[in-house]
Amino acid sequence: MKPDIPAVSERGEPGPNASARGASRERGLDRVVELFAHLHRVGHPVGIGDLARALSAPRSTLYGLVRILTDAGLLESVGPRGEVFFGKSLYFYGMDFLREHDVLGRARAEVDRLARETGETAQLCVLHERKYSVAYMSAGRRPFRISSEIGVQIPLPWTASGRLLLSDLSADEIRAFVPPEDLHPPRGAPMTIGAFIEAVAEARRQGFCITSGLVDPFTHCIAGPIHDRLGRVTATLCFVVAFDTPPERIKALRDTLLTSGHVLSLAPDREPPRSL
Amino acid sequence: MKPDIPAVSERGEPGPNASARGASRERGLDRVVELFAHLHRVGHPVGIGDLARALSAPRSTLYGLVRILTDAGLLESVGPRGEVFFGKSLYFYGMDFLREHDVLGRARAEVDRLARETGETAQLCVLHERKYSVAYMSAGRRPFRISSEIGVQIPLPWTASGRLLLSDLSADEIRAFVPPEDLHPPRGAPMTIGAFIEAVAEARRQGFCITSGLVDPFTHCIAGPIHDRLGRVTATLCFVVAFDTPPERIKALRDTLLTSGHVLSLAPDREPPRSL
DNA sequence: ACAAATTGTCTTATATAATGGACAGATATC
DNA sequence: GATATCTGTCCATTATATAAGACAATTTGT
Repeated sequence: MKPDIPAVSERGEPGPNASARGASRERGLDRVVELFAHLHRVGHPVGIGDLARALSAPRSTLYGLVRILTDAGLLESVGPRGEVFFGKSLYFYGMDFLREHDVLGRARAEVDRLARETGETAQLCVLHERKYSVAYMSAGRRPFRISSEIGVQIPLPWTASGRLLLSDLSADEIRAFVPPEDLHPPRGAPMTIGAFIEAVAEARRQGFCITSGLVDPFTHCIAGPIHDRLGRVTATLCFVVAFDTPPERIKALRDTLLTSGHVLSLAPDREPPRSL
Repeated sequence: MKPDIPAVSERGEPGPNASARGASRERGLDRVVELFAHLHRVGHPVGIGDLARALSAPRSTLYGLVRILTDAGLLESVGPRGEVFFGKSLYFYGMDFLREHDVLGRARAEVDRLARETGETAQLCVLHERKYSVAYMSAGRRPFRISSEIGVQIPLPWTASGRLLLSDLSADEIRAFVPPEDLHPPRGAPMTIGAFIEAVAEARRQGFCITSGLVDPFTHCIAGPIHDRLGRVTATLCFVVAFDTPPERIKALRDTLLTSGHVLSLAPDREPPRSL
């Protein structure tokens, strides 16, 4: 590949004069955090050399860290080239997370049911790392070329669910929360933060949100909220439907969504009072 | 506080000779690995103080590490007391693992189908950390008080699946792999390693395995293998059925399992040749 | 066939992360 | 209400993990 790559402008804070000699040392755990984030972005196994380049970390350091992580089952080594990817332990930890949040588990089942019974693509969405994130998805019957696999992250202003997920934030909080660059939709003119804040407010008033052709020009996105016991929006259910879906069908799907969301909202998140 | 869990006798190695001087310093990442393992064992949120005690780590160190991990979404803080547990990022990484191993995903769906169509409790089991581990489970219709939640780990010799999962190891490898203390079943006389090796060999010959009352005195365990393209056993499907299940029903369930396992074994684990 | 790039392992130095302890504010316990 | 036990933050010290480079064994490209 590229033999050199000047480490694109020394990410992080190199310190104004740190250039003197050796780049600053980084904590192993911080590198691991970045490593995980990178694997998640890339979405497939990565060689250690490539990892070192991508994280601008010394190879010798990465070999050590990867050894520890693979021994722990947090990473696994695949292929003859020794590429690494998320390991079995992370699967189990993810299942632990799911068990602790049983709303999520029930919502996943509901997404499957919605997709099966309506034939449309249904999703469960949550807020993660200041982005709209697909927590679960069940493909509909139509052959859709959807970009919405589980784990995909999309700027909040591009989505209907994003408006609902920010319902509980004040205008100032939204301003501080949404990265400015996220206001530019993939195609079309950028949106002002003020307009987006107003859109969030309207989504809250209505209790649902429908957008057209925002992330994909040929789809509508229909979203409804799931609340926790305190009434805050913790997740959304949504349908992604073809652009030519008739209005009354969209209304019907919306109502289906609202019903499902309401049912999911009722059940307590876990054993109510924490007995002990 | 919680006098629960006998702490499994000080796992890990404190260092072959570390006893000599004051407790040696430990790498942050190593502590995190232990932290994750501990949370998984305990299975519910744990306060930082308790964590420090359980891992015999300094509190000040843990506060630092937990801060980093929660900022990264690997842990999350719940409750007014600030207990921590696995965070959303781990859920997403777990989903990434699942996507990378689509056999697992298909096997999960199959377990659901088996449980639905037979009414029995079905499981998907894998080898993890030298233990038999429940990777997925779908409860049957009978009201079972099963201890087999997802993530539960059981000594290999206590299970039918354990015998299949070790099919590809030589006698010596098995001897080295199975912790000696795992040979003691929960009730009844301990098994010799030799007897267990023979049981593994027989499971391989038969292509399935049925055990009675091993982990639970009132159940049978019926297990069948899932192979990878090289013929190695990568996972098992199994039914957990009541002790009074008639023999012919058990045979039928076994055949169902073998068929499912065979179908799952056929499909390639991912895109075959890695096009590049 | 050679040359160029890559992988994985080692070794040394030094920047720094882990540590233990002190601390104030909260909670629980008596 | 007094006492004990918690939680969370901050500091100075020092053991050590990170970084950098050299190395042989591969793999890759021409």
